[in-house]
Amino acid sequence: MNGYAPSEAARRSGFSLDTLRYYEKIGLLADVDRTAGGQRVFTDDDLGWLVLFRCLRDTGMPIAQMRRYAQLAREGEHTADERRDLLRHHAARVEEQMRLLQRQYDHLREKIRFYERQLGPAPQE
Amino acid sequence: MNGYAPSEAARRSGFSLDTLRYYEKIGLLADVDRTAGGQRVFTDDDLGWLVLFRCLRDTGMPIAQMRRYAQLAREGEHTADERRDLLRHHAARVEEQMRLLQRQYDHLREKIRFYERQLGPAPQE
DNA sequence: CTCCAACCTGGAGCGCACTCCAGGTCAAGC
DNA sequence: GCTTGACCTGGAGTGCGCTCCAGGTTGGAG
Repeated sequence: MNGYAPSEAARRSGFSLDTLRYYEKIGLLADVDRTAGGQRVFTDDDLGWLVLFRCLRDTGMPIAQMRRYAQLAREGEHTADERRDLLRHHAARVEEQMRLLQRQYDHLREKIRFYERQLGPAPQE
Repeated sequence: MNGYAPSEAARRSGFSLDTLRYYEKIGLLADVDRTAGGQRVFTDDDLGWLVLFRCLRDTGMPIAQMRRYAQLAREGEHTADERRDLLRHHAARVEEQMRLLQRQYDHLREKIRFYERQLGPAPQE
């Protein structure tokens, strides 16, 4: 079970065709296999990478950093420590992001309560 | 305790001077008071709005929507329902965002665990 | 063999949210 | 009164992450 057409890879990864091509163009996704005629054939491995990119992207990692991670992985096993540290560092930022989001969400709910109690449009009007 | 110089408003709100001017220019922040010479004087009320904008921005609300909210507030009390609904709707999107972030964070931690157990670079290579 | 939907390329364009700039004005301290 | 740093304006520029386009090629179905 290996070898997906571009549209299938897009469907499975949730990225658009243009985004898949873009990711390959900028060297985020390693060079994708091609048919004799030059059309892309995505492997399960490619799909695995896309799942990771989605995770990193959704948690706010800039593309430049994802590319760095991908390039380290291509360099081989000796970069494992650096990759782990990169992910740990990112995870710490995500934690901070989650705390901020929770804080601002609480603030938002507080504001909604003012409306629900019909106390008018709340302090800062 | 009212009337802040631009730099003071920037410091208190955490927005840059340029951003404060930008927010006023696009009609997000209502017209700010001026000295006779034309320099801005921010009120506590302006600061209150800025706190709200920071909350909404940090939770991912697009500027266009913040502007809509601000304009409704300026129209008066009869828009309170619409404002409340706008905030509720936004809160629901924030909840979704928090769930996604948590899910991807868990995924990320899982990946980090692979590195920590020295099992190599994990499934998706 | 023909058709046509899916695919290819390089490069331009877009939407967002600022950010910076030039060239000038204001106002507080000496 | 002079200096100087903070401030003003309109408008151009930036960075990110795509997204779209024109013009051409491929390849599976019928």
